[in-house]
Amino acid sequence: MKSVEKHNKILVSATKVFAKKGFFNARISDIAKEAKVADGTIYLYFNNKFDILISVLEEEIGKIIEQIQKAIKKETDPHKMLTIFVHKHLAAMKQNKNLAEVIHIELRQSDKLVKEYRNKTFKQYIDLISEIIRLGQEQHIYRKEIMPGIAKRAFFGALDEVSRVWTETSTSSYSLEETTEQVLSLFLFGMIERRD
Amino acid sequence: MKSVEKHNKILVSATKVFAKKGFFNARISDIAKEAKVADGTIYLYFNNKFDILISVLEEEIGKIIEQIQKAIKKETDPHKMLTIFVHKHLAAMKQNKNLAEVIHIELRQSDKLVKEYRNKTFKQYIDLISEIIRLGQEQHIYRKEIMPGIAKRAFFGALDEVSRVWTETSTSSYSLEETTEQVLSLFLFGMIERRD
Amino acid sequence: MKSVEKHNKILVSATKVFAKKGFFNARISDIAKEAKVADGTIYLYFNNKFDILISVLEEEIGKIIEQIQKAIKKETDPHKMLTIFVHKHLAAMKQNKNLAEVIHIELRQSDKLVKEYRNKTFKQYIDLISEIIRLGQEQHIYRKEIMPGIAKRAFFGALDEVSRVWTETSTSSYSLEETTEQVLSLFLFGMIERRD
Amino acid sequence: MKSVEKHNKILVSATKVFAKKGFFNARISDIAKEAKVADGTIYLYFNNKFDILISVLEEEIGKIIEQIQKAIKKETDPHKMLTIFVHKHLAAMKQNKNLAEVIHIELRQSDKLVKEYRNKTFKQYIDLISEIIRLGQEQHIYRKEIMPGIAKRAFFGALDEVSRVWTETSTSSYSLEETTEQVLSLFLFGMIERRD
DNA sequence: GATGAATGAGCGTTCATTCAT
DNA sequence: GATGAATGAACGCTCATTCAT
Repeated sequence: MKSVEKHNKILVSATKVFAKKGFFNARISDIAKEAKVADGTIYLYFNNKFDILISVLEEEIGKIIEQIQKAIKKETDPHKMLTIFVHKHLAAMKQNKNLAEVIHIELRQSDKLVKEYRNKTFKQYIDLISEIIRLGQEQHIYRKEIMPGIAKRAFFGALDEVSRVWTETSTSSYSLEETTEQVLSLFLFGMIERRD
Repeated sequence: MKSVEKHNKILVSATKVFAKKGFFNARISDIAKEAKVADGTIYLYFNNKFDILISVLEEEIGKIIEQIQKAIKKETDPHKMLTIFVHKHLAAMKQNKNLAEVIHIELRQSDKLVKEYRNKTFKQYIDLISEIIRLGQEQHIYRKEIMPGIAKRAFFGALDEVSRVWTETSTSSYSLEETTEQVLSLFLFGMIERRD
Repeated sequence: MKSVEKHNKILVSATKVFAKKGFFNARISDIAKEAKVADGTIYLYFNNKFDILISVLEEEIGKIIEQIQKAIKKETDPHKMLTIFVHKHLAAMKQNKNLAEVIHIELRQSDKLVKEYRNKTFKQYIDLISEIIRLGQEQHIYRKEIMPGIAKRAFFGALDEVSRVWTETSTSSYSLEETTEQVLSLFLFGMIERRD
Repeated sequence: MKSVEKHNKILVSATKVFAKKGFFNARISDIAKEAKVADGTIYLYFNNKFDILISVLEEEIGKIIEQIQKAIKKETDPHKMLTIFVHKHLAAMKQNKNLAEVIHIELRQSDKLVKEYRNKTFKQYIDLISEIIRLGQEQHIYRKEIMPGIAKRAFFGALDEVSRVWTETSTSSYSLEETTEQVLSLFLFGMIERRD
C-alpha cells in the first residue's frame, strides 16, 4: 500500500471513530484497529491525536468545501448559486454520514486549533452565502434590508441543523430533494402566505 | 452558606469552566477553584463530572427553556409567538454567554446521556416552533407547503448559529434588536424582493 | 447516654463493621451509621480509624482473654486447665461471631501496631498453653519430648482454624461440645489407634 | 525480556510488597518500582490491583499446592502421606517467606474473591488431610473417633501457625526438621505420656 | 458534648506517545 | 517503514479527619 493510501485510510478510520465516539472518547488504538495498522504507525503519518482531527477537518471537509465552492463559482445567477449550495451541502451530509457527524460535533469544540480552522477555511465557506446575498441585492433580486452578515449565519445554521436529521435517525425520514426544496423555499419566500 | 447556594455556585462555576475549556478539557479542580471550594466538596453535590454537565443542561438551560415556553403559551397569535420565541432565545443567549457557549458546544456531544437530554427536554423546546407553524398554517397565515418538521430545525439552527456571534466576538457586533428583527424578517418574508 | 456507653457502642459497632467488611474496606461513616452517631462523634472517643481497631483488639478481645486466663489460674490440674482453655476459647468464638471474625482476619495484619498487640497481650494468652504443657511435663503427664514453644502454636493454630467453621457457615455444622472434645482428644491422645 | 518473564517478575515483586505492607497498604507504584517497570506496565499484565493479589494466590500458591498434592498421591501409606504433607508444607513456607506471609495475611481477607479462592483451590488442599485421615481410619491405623472434618482444620491451623514462626523472627529459631517432627509426633501420638 | 459539611492528600487507572526491534 | 510493548504524566474520585455551629 502506498504511503498516501495509508494516510487516507487512517483519516477515513479516524472520521468513523470520531463520528461514533467523539474526539475525546476516541482512542488512538480504536483508530489503529479500524485502520488495521499498529498504534505506532499512526504517528508516522500524523503528529498527534489532535493533528488527526485537524486533518479530518482540513482534508476531508476541505475536499467537500472546495467542490461546492467550485460548482458555485461557475454560476452567476444568485438563485441558482444558492440552489447549488443547498443541494450540494445537504447531499454531501447525507452521503458521508461520518463526516457529517464530525462536522456537527467536533467543529463546535472550544479548542483553539479547531476555532482557528473554523475561522479560516470554514468561514470562507460560509462567507460564500453572504457574497451570494450581496450579489442578489445588487441585482435587486434580494431585499436590501437583509443584512448578509446575519443572514449567512442563519442560512448555514439552518442547513447544519436540518442535515442532522440524517445522522440522528436510521429510518428514512426526509428525502434529500424535499429537504433541499423546503430550505430554499423557506429562505427565499419566507413562511408568510401571500394573497396577491 | 446554605446547601442550595453552594450547589448553585458550583453549577455556575462549572458552566463558566465548561464554556471556556469544553467539558473534556475542564478539570474538576478548575471548577472547584472557580467555585472556591475544595475538590471533594463538589462530590457532596454531584455524583461525578458528567453529572455536573447534565445538571448544567437540565437546571441552567432548563430554567431558560421553561421561561420561554411559559411566555409563549400566553399568546395565541402565531406571529407574536414567534417574535417572543426569537427575542427571548436570543436575549438569553446574549445575556448568559457561558451558558450559550455550553449550549453551542456540549449539546452536540455524542454522549448517550447528552443525547437523551437533547431528545427529551430540548426536543420539546424545538417542537414549540413546529407547533407555532402548524397553528399559523391552520389560520392561513403561513404557507401550507412549509413542512413544520423541517422548518423547525431550520429555524432553531438559524437562531443557534446566529447567537454564536456574541460568544465568538468580544466586540459589540450586532445588537439584540437588529438580530431579532433580521431573523424574523428572514423567516417570515424570505429574501426575495417583492414588487407589488 | 453516658460517655462510657457511647464509647462501647462505637466499639461494638466497629467490631460488627470490621467483621463484615474488613478494616480497610470499612468506612468511618459505616461505623458511625451502625452506632447511630455522627462521623465526627467517633473522633471524640478515638484518635483515628486505626485506634478503633486497636481498641477492639485490646478491649473486646482483651476482656475475653482475661476471663479465660482467670478461669485457668484457679485450676492446678494441667488436663483440666487445657479443657477449660479449649472450651472457653471455642465458646467465646462461637458466641461472639463478629469478634471471632475480627480475630481471624485483622489479627494477621502486617501493620506494626497490630503486630505489637499480637506480640504483647496475645502472646501472653498463647503462652498460657506452653505453661500448661510445661506444668504437665513436670508432673510427668505430658511427654517430655514435646517442645512447648512449638506445641503452643500448633495448639492455638488448631483452635483458631477450627473455630473459623462457625463464622464461615450459617448452617449449624459442628456443635461446641463435639468440637471441644475432638480437639482435646486429638492433642491429648493423637490420631494413632492403640491396641493395648 | 519475554512477556512471560515480566509477568512473573511483577508477580514476585507483588508478593514481596504484599508480604511487607499488606495488600491494602501496598501501592501499585511500590510494586512497579520493585519490579523495575513503569506503573502502566503492570496493567498490561493484570487487570487491576486486586487481580494481582488473586494471581499471586492462584499462580504462586497454586504451584506449591500442586507440588504437594502430586507428591502425596504417589504414596499409599497414610503415615508417609502425612509426613510428606507436613514436611513439604513447612519447607515451602520456610523457603518462600514472602509467599508464606501472603498466605498468613491475605488468605484471611473478607473479600469475596479471596473467599472464593479459599473455598475452591485451598479447600481441596486442606481436604487432602481429611482424606488421608479417612484412609488411615479404614486401615485401622487412626482412631475411628476422630472426626476428619474437624481434624483437618486443626491440622492445617497448626501447620499454618507453626510456620509463622519463620516469618516473625529473623533469628534462627526452630529448624525445619524439628518442627516437622514435633507437629507429626503431636498429631500422631498426642501429648499424653504412656506408660506401657 | 454532638454534628455533618467541608477539606485535600493520596492513589488506581488510562492512554497518547515513544522507540527498540 | 511497521510494530506494539513500555512508559509515566495526568486526573477523577474517595474518605479519614477537622472544625464552625
